[in-house]
Amino acid sequence: MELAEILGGPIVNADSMQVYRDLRILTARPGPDEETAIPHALYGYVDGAVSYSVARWLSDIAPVLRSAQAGGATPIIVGGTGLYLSALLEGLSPVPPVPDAVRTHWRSVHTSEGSAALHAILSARDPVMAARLHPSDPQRVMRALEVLEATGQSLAHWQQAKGEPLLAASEAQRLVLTPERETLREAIAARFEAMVGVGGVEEAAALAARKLDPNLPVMKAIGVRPLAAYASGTLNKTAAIQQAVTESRQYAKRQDTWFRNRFQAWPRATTAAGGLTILRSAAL
RNA sequence: GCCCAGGUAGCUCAGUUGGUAGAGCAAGCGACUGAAAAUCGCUGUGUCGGUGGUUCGAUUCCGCCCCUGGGCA
Repeated sequence: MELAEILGGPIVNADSMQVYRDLRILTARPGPDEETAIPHALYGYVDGAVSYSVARWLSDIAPVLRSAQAGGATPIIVGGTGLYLSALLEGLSPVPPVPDAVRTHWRSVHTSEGSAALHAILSARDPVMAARLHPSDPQRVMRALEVLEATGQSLAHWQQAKGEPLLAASEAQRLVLTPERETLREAIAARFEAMVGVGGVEEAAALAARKLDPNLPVMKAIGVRPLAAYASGTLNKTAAIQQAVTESRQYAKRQDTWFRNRFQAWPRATTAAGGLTILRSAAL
């Protein structure tokens, strides 16, 4: 917010879960006060019934960046989804879209036959991808199968072609905020308690009441399952909170791994104030 | 006070016909191209409650003690 006031640019979401309308509290989305003070983009504008994706995010952020540039404003892109940031700055290979029917088919094969069988099918049809993928990783195996079926070409073929980055790394000032692990753990626990205090349970219950496909991304947002279970009486409150906090910590660990290894060149700061100092001293 | 069941990894537990032990979860590390708050891979964890005894050797068998849970008084 402070940086946005200095730069006059919009705050743009780079978080795969904050795009969903259904989850304001549980994804810690900016509130009305923030959105009134500073323009925000790509927050809370997608229905939970939609299966969002990196590709969709790239196409959504493109016009936001263009209009900011046209107006001479510097956008501040914030979020924790490493894949989205990598795709933005490194590009995404141009893989043709896969029809829903094809996607649904492979998901149902996975449900009925299991991961190993799926991988066996891939081995027969696309040995290159099969060798790259672990048999117990159904998500990637299904992706390889659906792309092969939809395009007649291996996913390996498509991924050989590097996509054009929407934003060159040289045009962007990057920054990773990396609080100490212990500080982060305490903050995670405190934040989740606070979410429950301001209606997190009701939000999870409302989403559960929609009876959407449990495999949809929104349904996998941290806290949704345990809090919905608590709301329906199948899990006690303490256990529900503990489970969500544990999942948050594990997620934070995965983010840390991504940032540490994929964003090695990015400057880092342990606090927001430190980060602001770095950004202010950069040529913006 | 007596009887019974337990005390093994951070947690819940398994196991060793006596040769110092292993699962799940948690944790740590890693991978990551249209589900990514997702989906996966790898890796430890230890005075086996304490103390004596028997034994070449005890976490394992025996005695005593301590702790926890249940029952009887």
